[in-house]
Amino acid sequence: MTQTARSDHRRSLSAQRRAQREEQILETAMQLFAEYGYSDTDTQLLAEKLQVGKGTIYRYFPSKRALFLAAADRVMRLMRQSIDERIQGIDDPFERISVGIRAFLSFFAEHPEYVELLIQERAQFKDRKKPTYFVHRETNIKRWQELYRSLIEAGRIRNMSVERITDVVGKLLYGTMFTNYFLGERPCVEKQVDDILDVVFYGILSDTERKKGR
Amino acid sequence: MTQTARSDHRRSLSAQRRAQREEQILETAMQLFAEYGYSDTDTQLLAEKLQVGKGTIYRYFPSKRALFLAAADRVMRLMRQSIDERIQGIDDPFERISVGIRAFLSFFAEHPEYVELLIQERAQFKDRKKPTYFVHRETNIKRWQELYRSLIEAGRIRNMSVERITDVVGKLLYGTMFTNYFLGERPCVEKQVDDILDVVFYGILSDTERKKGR
DNA sequence: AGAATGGAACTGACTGGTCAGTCCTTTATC
DNA sequence: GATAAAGGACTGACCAGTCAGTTCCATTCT
Repeated sequence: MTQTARSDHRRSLSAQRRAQREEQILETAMQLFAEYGYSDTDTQLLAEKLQVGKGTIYRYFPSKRALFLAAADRVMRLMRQSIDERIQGIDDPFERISVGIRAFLSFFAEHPEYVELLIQERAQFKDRKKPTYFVHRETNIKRWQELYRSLIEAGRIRNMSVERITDVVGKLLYGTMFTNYFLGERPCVEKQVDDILDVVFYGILSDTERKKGR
Repeated sequence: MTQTARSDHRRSLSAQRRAQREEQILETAMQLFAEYGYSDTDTQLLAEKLQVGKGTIYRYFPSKRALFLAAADRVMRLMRQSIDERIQGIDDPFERISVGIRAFLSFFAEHPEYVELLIQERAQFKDRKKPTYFVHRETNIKRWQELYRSLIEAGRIRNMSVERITDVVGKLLYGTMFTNYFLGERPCVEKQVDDILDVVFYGILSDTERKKGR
């Protein structure tokens, strides 16, 4: 009994320590993968940055590949978390949407290295069925669709398929994230959110043309 | 004189032949790069596919890197060309825009391997100042801005910055191209164009909400 | 016409360097 | 002192790029 308890204690201590170390490795690995790209990242260099033997890394992750994929998953977890924090407690659906969009864009604007990781993932692991981003997207998108549906029911958005909306908005955000990263300038997120909401909410047609078309 | 003429003839013949061969190499290289990714593409395999010695490839391109970048440039040339053909002779600006969007999306939907190449480029050559896609984008976007400007002057689009429009539409198209490719199903381009035009032209707000907001 | 020539195009075995992953030794922990 | 963790030298696979040798072909010579 005492024996078991003690060994449990010991195990849990080392498990905690292990988790901590794992997180350290993931964080540093992510930086290196983002900086040098997957294949140009030498595990030797990673070991040196961590001030650890190369063998140690392989005690935590079975292969370079597994290490990378774990880092990519971590990014998406962090994203979800960051957005959740920002929209928590906001009730007005419009407000919720615009804060959500802002949170998404800021997250990646503040962490360009995460975008790089997503690109690296797609470039190196084409065989995987679906990129991490889209695996997470599927779960997340449902929440947004409910939001839009409630706005339609309230008569604040015109009656149209919510899939159509989330599809277009999702693609727009995805494109914006990449464009921002590729063009390299720190974007003004506020302005971008304004642009997006202005176009998507109001459309670009003039009033006269709008009447003609319907 | 005869000498020069004859040697000119020879030179132009061989130049033609050279160009032809170059094109062959680029086409096959593009397929392999798209299938295996940049670093997993062995130049040896490329040589075998071309039924050519490995050294020959290096007579046409100084390095694997240069070969790849030439292939990426080719993709963007082909894109521009394909869109130009489709919008040629169309006068109505709205029609021109919607056909242009359709042409863009079909081009990449029909050639998913081109999308893969653009991803590979970004993943492997992070040091290059700007990805090929954006280099070409800058030239192309001007034409679209003029189109939108004329529509504003004609009172068919509401008075707003044309940069704002092309920015949003450009990002939306970019995101759509990648999403289509990553999700892997052949998209129904017609439906996508409808979705995009519907949202971007009319906006998603209901009439009552629209009045409120202004 | 047919042979000879020279140089361009092509070839593919080889080299040198790189790096993921292993494994035996050393160090820490209890 | 026994066990677990960490270290880092080592190995073997891999592959871009090279280069010495070969083939091809347009032109010139006989």
